[in-house]
Amino acid sequence: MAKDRKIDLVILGLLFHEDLTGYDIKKRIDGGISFFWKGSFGSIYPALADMEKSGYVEKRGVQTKGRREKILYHITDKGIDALKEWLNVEQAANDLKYETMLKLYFGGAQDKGTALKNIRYFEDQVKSDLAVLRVYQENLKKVMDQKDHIYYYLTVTFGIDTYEAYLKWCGRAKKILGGMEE
Amino acid sequence: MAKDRKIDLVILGLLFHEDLTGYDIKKRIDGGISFFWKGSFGSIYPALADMEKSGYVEKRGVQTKGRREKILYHITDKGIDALKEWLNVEQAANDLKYETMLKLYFGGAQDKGTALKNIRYFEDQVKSDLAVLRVYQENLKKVMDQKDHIYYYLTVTFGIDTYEAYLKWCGRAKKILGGMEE
DNA sequence: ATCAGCATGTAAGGCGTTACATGATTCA
DNA sequence: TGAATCATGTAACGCCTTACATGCTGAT
Repeated sequence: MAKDRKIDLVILGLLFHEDLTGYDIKKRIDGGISFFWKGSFGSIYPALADMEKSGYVEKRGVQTKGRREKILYHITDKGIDALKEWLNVEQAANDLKYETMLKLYFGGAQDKGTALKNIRYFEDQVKSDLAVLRVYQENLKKVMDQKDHIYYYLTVTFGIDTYEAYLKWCGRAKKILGGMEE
Repeated sequence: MAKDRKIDLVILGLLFHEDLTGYDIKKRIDGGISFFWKGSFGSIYPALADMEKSGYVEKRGVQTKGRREKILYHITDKGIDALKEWLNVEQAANDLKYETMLKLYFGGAQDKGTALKNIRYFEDQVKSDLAVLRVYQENLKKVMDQKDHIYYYLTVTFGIDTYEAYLKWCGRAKKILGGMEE
């Protein structure tokens, strides 16, 4: 398996539960984990092809019911082993890129109003993302007894907690900047 | 300037205050902004060369005092314009990759203990990063009156706030997982 | 004497995005 | 009729990391 290609593990993790098409995988990523990990078709399809060649997944039920060809992928024992091995390694790369903070850090090159504008833009984004996460969390609460849902719940909670911290910071930052003489 | 190469703006932002060598730039990134943006020599030196060619920065005082050659870069008016223009665009890409959350999301493929282990590892990392940020914040408090230090202070505060939210979440997550029957 | 820090760069290669190409079906 | 969704893939290209290459100075 590609050494540093984490999309492989995302795919294996999703296939652990059920067989999926590349298209399905994209939807699962967008719907459930996109606030902490992203993936595009251009990374998913090549990864699936590579992993099939090296035996981590296999094609199943190339169904054609009226529509175009549809390829379901199934995780193999080798794939399951790789997934479990990854989970057992404590090391995890959490790589954050906040362009908003970059702009704020260099805020001195512009006036205070520009910095405030950038904070407000960030705040709006966070608010709308947070609303989505809250709906998702409510839906999960109803099915918490189902296997694995506790893990989904924990990650969503992580998102909500951090986004709420962002909003609190936005409030404080605006106050501090607002009270500062230019 | 390269369309999507944010390192260019980081460099311009740093050069706005003072002339720096590539080596200095790396140190500034590591010391002040690495918790929300990273940069390596392999990206810094080529970016400097490109930007010099296209007139965003220029070489200044190629001093050789005993040591090897040392190239100070100076931001040009064109560079300042580019920096300000970027600051004026509200849009900002905040791209987060939490491998920890990925592992937790797929936690069902392993036992509860493995998930707990991964949370604890994350917690330890956060605690040590937080300690560094707190020291940095204390140092900034002493010089808050100096120009631009308010912006540095705000970003450090952002880091501390989010890291504290992480730690709170870790506590809750451990409790929820601990109280769950396998 | 040796290691860390200062200092600049190149090379290889991987990862990922965006855009393109193609085409069927379903719903308004 | 036309847009959205389903569905798979390729191509170009860009960004970045890691490792390598080189060599001086100062401290232990």
